[in-house]
Amino acid sequence: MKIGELARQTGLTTSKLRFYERIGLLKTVDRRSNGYRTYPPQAELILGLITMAQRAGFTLDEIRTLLPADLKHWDHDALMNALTRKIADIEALQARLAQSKTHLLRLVTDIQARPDDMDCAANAHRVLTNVLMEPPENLDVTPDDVRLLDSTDRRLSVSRRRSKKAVSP
Amino acid sequence: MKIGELARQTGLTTSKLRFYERIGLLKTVDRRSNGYRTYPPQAELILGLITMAQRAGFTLDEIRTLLPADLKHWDHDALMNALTRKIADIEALQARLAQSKTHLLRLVTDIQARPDDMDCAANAHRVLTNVLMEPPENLDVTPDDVRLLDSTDRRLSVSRRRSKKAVSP
DNA sequence: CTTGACGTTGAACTTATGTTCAACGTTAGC
DNA sequence: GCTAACGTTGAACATAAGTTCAACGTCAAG
Repeated sequence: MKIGELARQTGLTTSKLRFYERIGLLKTVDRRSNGYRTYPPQAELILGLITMAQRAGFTLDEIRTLLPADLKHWDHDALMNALTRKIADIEALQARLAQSKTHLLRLVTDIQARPDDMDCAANAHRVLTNVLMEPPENLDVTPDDVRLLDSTDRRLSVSRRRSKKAVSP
Repeated sequence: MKIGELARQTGLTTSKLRFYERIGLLKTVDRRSNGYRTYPPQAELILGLITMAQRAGFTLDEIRTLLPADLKHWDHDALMNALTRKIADIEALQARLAQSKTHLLRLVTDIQARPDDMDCAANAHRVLTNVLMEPPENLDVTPDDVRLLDSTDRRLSVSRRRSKKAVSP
């Protein structure tokens, strides 16, 4: 299978496939005499796994260390370890999200609770002091890095926030 | 207040303070005749706000557009809008996290459920086909960009999902 | 033989949030 | 006047996961 076809089959871009190979994530690739890459059918399956793992929150680096050369021989312990760690990460993250959400909701209601006899500036001050009085919210369980990417992150034609190139005086 | 003292007061690094200034986020800074930056006491408060907003999931860019020059005059509508959007983003993220977690837990139990009479390779195959048979899990609620940073700057990120250009099957 | 689709490469670019560094200037204390 | 601590700058580096580009090679059809 040539790269274009594999891309079509998996829904990935060819640049992604080449990138995965470059970082040592996708090793099942050979070369034809003309230099073209050629993939075994198994590659499709492996890429499916990679995509899934990524959706589940694994980094490519993690996936690389977990993926065995032979899909029949996994490092059972390392895998279970990684899975349970990832689950713990997610739980920690869930806790943080819940807290952020609570915090934001509190802020919203607080802003809306402006007494009728208070002007905006005073209300701003009231809300501000309320907000800043909140404790540091020590969510000490700082898990490792969790990164969840969704499946199709193509950013062509998306109106992207342009980062402005820092003002130079 | 000189930069070192502000850093001490806020717990931020001086490089961070200079960076915030560079990207136009922290504007309350003057210069002494010797070139040294000097900050009003208000800067402490602003930085507290920035830090909080960041913890709540706002990017520096978002914070920059929301933060008024004068803390007494906020753009009420823009603020409420941003807050409610951010809450929605968090909820979408929570849904995705819950799903990922479920998925991982299922995988763990599935791996552990190896029949005694099955060898590892066969079990690997069994689990693998199970995993790959799972549907694409279409979490269609596509929020805008959500980026949550925790206090120590590790991040969870969800990137924007755009239907890719693609390739008809 | 030409054209278009497909393939190859390495390097540079992207995003967001900073840090680090070298080279240099200022200030306070002794 | 020396030294340490602090300040300044611009540029480069770091991360993760790719994309984009230019310049070039290959192949199948007409």
